[in-house]
Amino acid sequence: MTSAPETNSPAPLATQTNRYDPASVETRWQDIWAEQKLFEAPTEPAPGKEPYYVLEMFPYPSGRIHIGHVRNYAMGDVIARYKRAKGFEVLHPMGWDAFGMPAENAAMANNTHPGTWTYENIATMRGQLQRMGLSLDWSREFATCDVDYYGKQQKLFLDFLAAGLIYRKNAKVNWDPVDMTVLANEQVIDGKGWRSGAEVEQRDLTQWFFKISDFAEELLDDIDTLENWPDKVKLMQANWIGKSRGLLMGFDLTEPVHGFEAIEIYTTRPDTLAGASFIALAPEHPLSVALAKDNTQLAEFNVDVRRSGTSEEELEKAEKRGFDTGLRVKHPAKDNATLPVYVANFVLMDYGTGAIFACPAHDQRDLDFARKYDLPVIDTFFALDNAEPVKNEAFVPPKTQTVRFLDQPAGVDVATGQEAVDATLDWAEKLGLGTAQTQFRLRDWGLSRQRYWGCPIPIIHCESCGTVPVPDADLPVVLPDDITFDKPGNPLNRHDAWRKIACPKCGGEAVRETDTMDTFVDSSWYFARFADPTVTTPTNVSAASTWLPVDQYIGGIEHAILHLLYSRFFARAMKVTGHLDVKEPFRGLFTQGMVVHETYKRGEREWLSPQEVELSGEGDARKAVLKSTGEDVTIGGIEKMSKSKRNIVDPDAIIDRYGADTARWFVLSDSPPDRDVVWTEAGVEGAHRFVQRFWKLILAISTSNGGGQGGADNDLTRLAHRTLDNVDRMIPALRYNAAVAQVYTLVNALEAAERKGTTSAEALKTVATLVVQMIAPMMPHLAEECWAALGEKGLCAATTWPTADPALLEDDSITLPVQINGKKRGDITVAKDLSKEDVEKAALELDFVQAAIADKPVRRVVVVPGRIVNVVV
RNA sequence: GCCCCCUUGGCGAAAUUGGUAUACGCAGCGGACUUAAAAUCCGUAGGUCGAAAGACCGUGCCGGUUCAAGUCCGGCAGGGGGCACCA
Repeated sequence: MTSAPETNSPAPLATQTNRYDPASVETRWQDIWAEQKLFEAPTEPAPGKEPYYVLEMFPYPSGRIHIGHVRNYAMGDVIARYKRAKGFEVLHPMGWDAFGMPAENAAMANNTHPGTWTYENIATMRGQLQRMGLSLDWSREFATCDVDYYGKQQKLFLDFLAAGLIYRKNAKVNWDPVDMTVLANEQVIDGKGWRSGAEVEQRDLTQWFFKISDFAEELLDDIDTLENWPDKVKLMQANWIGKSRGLLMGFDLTEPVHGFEAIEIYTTRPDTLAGASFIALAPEHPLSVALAKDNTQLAEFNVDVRRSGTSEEELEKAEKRGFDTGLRVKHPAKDNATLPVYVANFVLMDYGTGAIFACPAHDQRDLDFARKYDLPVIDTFFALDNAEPVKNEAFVPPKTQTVRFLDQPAGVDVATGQEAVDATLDWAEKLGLGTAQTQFRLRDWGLSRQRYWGCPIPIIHCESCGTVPVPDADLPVVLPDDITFDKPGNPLNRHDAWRKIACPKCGGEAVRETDTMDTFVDSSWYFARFADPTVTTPTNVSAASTWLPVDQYIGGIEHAILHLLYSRFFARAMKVTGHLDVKEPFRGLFTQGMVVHETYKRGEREWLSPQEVELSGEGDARKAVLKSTGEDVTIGGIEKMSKSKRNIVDPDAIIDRYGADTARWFVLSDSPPDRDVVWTEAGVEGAHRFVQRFWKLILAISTSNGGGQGGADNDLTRLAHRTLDNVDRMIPALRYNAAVAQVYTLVNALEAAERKGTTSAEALKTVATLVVQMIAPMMPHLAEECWAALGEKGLCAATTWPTADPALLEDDSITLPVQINGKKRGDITVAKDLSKEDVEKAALELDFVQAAIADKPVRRVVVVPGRIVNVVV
């Protein structure tokens, strides 16, 4: 993509040329909007004005804006401009999610400081966003790596800590011994660190955790209140929280060992208790650990299990492995029966109690294990007439069959599934076998990261006082600038001048916590800070309660779980600590699709950029050749734009060539906003053609001084108001592609009317003004220029949204389709308020209806007023 | 494995939520303008048959409900997404 501008002629003002020149027009209006501070919201809305908060997920300053950002921010901007025109006090801020690993990687690669790199990127990207003409309140801009922001975050940390919402515990982490750092699961590839390639170890580290699990029930229940969220996201959150009901029960050991008299297990399938054949413990289970102390083989087994990875693929392949402890427990419901106790690699310590009873007949994992270690498979308890003996596939009873619980007498048969579980839970409780318990899949959120470029955790470790919070007065704990990345690991660990500090409690020698916070923390409350980003406390509670919850939040589906769940948790935690008083941060959520592009390949490996390829043909006959040599090129899949596949389009180049409005119009047309949009050069050119065509039309209308040769045009005016009515409903529903189609139809009609010359200049101008207002949220610069050309006063961006005249929305007469036996055979035009009977009568008199009836009896005539007539013969 | 979503022309899609299927755009084709091309404009466009009028078929496939189904119900196929040794 070259970035040569289409024309070098200097800023011609509207009336001088037929050609619309975005390059000059767009910056001119941007300057005027900025001068008038049109998009800056007051701290609190003016009296009588309703607040409306539009927010797009803030970007990570990776270097340059990509086309996905353009789509995201264009969508938000349409809503912001529309709501402003509707009379709302709109808050539409922008900031930067600026901490994170890429800055450290860049620092290592380029021998620079992560901060320098980050702020340079921010400057570049701010400039790019400003070229788009977004109606953003730049006065509220901040980056999460600003001391002012993360210092406030440290205050939140301390208040959460004081409120018992943060605690410290040991946790298993992926440790890269070469880079001397912790890796996220996604950074471990085939058991090796993604950067260093070193074998990753499982290590125990003491880390800080948010007690998000305290809110599990609430976070789950309140999903129901999120009416303006996509069902898909709500479902994903619910599954992530993962509530299940089950039975907590003890299996008594035949002989006590290491102080254990029983093993407590958790099961969601108490109905399979009778099929229990062994007990399995997690390797980290306290009893496993205790036993391993005097059993080297078990100790080795435990270590070995820990070494194996936890990635999906590895788990898939991993064999079920176990270690027989030699211990036995009594079956609680069967006299004299005992079960062996194993330590098994497939049992997780952090779900339930870290111990299970296994029922091989009805659980595939248990069955695999039982076959391997030759344990009994007891499959008689579903007592189904047609049940075949379990071989190598566990039998999971279908939903409708009845099952029997244990050896209880008749009368306790129940259906399987949740009903069976609930019934057997009751039964088990009555028998005193255990207690019903609710479990959540959701785990506490570990926030410690062993990295430099993040918000320092405001804690001091003192040998005599333990962990001591940094006193409020000493906040912020500022990241030191004089650091180096010449050695692996967190540079804070070797920065003694920063690290060593007197204990705030006893004054003795102490050290700072060198871990920083997960960057998800930064993005969990920024939306609240935007309400008043200069306040000296983390939030201005009053301003935040005015603006929050965010009325419309827009971002990628990839944040459907973590970011949104963490933010929901933070809102609650901030409420507990008095920093906010809403529970749900986002009233409306919209997840937009990606911008994707076809890929092209020469040979097996060489990706080609779209600019190097020439396309021809259609359907199966589509063909691509390399422009330079004419050789055939493989057309690959349509994929997310990525550097590696070279299918990237640079927004700057598009704006240089076509202007911001064209780019905005294109990403808003065609594809529904929640679906992926395929970027095509032809599509962009089409959008640009419309810009030029529209401008030409407005010029023609604005310069015509006629009025003599034409009259009012009722059809055109009616269409304009119908379109306005539709657009007015489509924009708030974010159905931009549908709104765009509406506008096209109206513009086509307006153009036809202008050419025909039978409509008065005044009528044309009135309709043109309406169209300009309708396109203004999407193409604000063009709208502004047209607004001026049409002689309208003030700024289009500051104008009130027009209202459709209800009288013009309906015609006096309507045309109804007429069906014979459900197939359309013609239509009929009748007065709007003609009675059902009269419509039926008129329809039956139609020639084609008569012909269809012939001599057959009319069995039924269905008349749906205003909709359809169906004659059944 | 469990949970969820999607499937409409050559392509992106629309269909007022059960009431005229394919609006609008892209690509195509025919034409006008031009020495020519680009740009622009006009026309055409689901499939089959037909000179035409028109007829029949048609929203992934099979079946059902209904006067009427892209839309609702049951089954199947294909594509996509989420979760996952969660007991």
